[in-house]
Amino acid sequence: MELLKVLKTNGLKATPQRVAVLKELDKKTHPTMDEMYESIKKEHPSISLATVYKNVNILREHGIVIEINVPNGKMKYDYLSVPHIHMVCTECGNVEDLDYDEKLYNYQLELEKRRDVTINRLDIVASIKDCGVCKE
Amino acid sequence: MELLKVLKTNGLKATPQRVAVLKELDKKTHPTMDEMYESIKKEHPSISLATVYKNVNILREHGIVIEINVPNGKMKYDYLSVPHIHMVCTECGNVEDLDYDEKLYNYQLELEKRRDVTINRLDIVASIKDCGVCKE
DNA sequence: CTATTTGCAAACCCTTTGCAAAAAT
DNA sequence: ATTTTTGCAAAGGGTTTGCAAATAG
Repeated sequence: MELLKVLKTNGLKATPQRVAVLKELDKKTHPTMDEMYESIKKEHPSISLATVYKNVNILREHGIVIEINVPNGKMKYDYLSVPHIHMVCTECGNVEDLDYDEKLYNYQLELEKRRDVTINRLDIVASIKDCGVCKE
Repeated sequence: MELLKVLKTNGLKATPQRVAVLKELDKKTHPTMDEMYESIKKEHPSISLATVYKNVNILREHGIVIEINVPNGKMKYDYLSVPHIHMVCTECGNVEDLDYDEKLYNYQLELEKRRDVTINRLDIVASIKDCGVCKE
């Protein structure tokens, strides 16, 4: 779905700042708040960091974007236009998209059965030897 | 391995504060920094929060304890005397221990092959419907 | 005796909040 | 015209740091 329509569907006003935030999140770079802020400032020099925070949080409350906890204090965010999972490196915080596959789905079913819960979505946080971005 | 020996093996002095911190982490409650602080204060009223932070970080640097990112800002910690994984609820931050089983191990192997990496350990961060602790 | 560790307070992020002005519908 | 959103500055919460005094080995 196109981004403007996503906002309208959720009863959110399409301000230039908000659209810019959602566009950043649509880039699949899993940006942090200040990465979005720095990037958006190039086109909207007057945007404030607080506006980025407020918009991301509103989008999160509407279930439009999700947050990804990374082990260095800075939260990352993602617009899940297509469902997928993340593999997060505990050493450098790098986030990699992974498609849902059968093995993972089997494991999720196993997990749901064992704990008698329903899992909406999941991410893997892993200590990886030579994750490709960091050297651990 | 007994806790005192763990410290000695790593060349760390066994101060009462440090031993108390490691004991807290051995309780399998995945405590936050201030939970450890509040608990230890009962026996060591003069301990400072900074000492808890410093000790946990030293233990982490030595690979003795690991941190668990939870989605509410407060980091949790664990002493992995026996290797296991955590299932973290994105809504309430509850951490549940899970044994390594075959299905998970198969999935990990799949993940390692696909990305050509070696995974030392992993946790699952999941958005869970009715996780048992929170109501989502 | 020496190197490490403690405790305190201040400093440091990152994130949230309050509010008046501006903008979207 | 009404409601939401913006931007600023201040406040908040968790974590780290500097340093002198205390302590473990």
